[in-house]
Amino acid sequence: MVEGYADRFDSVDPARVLGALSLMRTGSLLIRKLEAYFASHDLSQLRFLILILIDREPDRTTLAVSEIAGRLDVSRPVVTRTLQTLREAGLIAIAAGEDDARSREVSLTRSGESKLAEVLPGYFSILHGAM
Amino acid sequence: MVEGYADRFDSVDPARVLGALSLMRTGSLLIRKLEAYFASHDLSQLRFLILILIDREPDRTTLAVSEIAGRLDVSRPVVTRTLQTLREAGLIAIAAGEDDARSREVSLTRSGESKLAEVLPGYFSILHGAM
DNA sequence: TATATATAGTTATCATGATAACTAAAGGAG
DNA sequence: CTCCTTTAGTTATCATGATAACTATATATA
Repeated sequence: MVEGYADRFDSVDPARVLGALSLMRTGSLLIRKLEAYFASHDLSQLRFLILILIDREPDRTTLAVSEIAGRLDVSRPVVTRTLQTLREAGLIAIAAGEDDARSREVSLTRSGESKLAEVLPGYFSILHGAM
Repeated sequence: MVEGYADRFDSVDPARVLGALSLMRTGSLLIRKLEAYFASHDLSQLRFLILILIDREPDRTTLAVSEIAGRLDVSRPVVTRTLQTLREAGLIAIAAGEDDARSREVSLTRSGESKLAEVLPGYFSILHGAM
């Protein structure tokens, strides 16, 4: 299909276009596979990333909502909603910020740490297998 | 971050894991760029793909809803909804199937063909530039 | 210090993907 | 031919991304 169109546009190299399409498709398939894996553990990609982000934070055990949003490049409303889900599942705790009364500090519960330990091997295995 | 975790799991090659993560990120960025481009032309990736699919169909000028869903690997309800949007925008026409009273045949309008011609060069340019 | 501005987070709403359940028509078995 | 099953499409609902507008608090400036 691309070849048919490429004829009509100068400076379009079908190989590069096909490469880009292949990149998108491969990436999407991998994301789908990961989502299915996370779903089987009552998680989503974002919920998992939030857990891992807090766990991996050096020198601290908590992160603020806006820090999570900034590091994962996700909008703050989405983080708010996802944190509610994680809290209902008992995987995180949310406490008022100490210095700044506006901020909220998010930490992992024991259960959240266990969930991470449960999910990580399969996660790396899928990434490993994708290459 | 990956390295820190990789230490704790046998048979995890950080290079391969990082490669997979990079693949997902690069693919996602490209998809985002395309979505932004389509949005600036009152389209979405799926709306565009539906137009191109009908346009490129050999020997016919129409496609049934389930054919579109099957070829794009998207659920039929999503196709139904997206076709409504495209029809409201005047880019496609939907007619009853001739043989089978259940089916609906989707075709491009003149306006739909123009939209495709308007959008295609930029589309290939973005794909081309991504490689 | 009083007021204006900026920041942290939430709520409301929209877009777009999915699945489940429904309607209508087609096709096959008795 | 009638009834059961399958198929095409739609509707209803949910999940998850976004932006806009709101509340509450902090900070800067007059």
